[in-house]
Amino acid sequence: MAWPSHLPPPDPLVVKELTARQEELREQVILQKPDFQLNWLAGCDSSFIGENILSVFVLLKYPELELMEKVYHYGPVELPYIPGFLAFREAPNLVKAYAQLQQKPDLIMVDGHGIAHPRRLGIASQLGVLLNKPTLGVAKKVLTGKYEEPAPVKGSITPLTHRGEQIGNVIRTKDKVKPVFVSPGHLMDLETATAIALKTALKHKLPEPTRLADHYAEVFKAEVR
DNA sequence: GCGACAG
DNA sequence: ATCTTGTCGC
Repeated sequence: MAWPSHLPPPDPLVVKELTARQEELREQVILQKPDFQLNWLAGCDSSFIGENILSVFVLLKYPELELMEKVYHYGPVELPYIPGFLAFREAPNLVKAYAQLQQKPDLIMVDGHGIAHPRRLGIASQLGVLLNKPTLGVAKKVLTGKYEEPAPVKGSITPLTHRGEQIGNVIRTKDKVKPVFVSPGHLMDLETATAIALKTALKHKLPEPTRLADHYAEVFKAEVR
């Protein structure tokens, strides 16, 4: 994968190492209908302040979607952003924030793709393997694949395909608002991921877990300054 | 060969 | 992600 001209060229040696690590992790990904009883649903998000990264986790009761916990971890970031390798930059710190949750969730909604990735290991899948926890990804922009624009009415769905296989769904979570891209991360299947993303999308484009994690990232950001 | 590229 | 102004609509 080449890289966008507006980004600094990554070290070929680093990319080689990360690609190898990605392959190891990808082999551990399990895509199947989860057997859990969904009672606790988490959302997470990352934001940056100079050389530091703020990683946030929110815990919601399901299906009420009532906010129960909000935690964060703040520390230095190790790697630059490289398209296709987002998880190596954000996952380590998300794991540290996750450790602070008193009640561990049954499922985690991640801001980014699951298997809708060039090598089928987006940040949602990688984080799921690292935590051995079911995950699904909800991204605002496509990374890989082709799709038809879903109808402008909330609930419309269109498949996201890549190399002959369906890797996710493009779903309209709000009338006349740009759709989001949903894909299973780990210990999850596309049908369930899609249903949960739609069911937790209330009055906004982003489903509640992701939207609240996003919101508290801003709140905590003001706190750490 | 020319673009495109999660956060 | 972050930097940024005004503007449109519920």
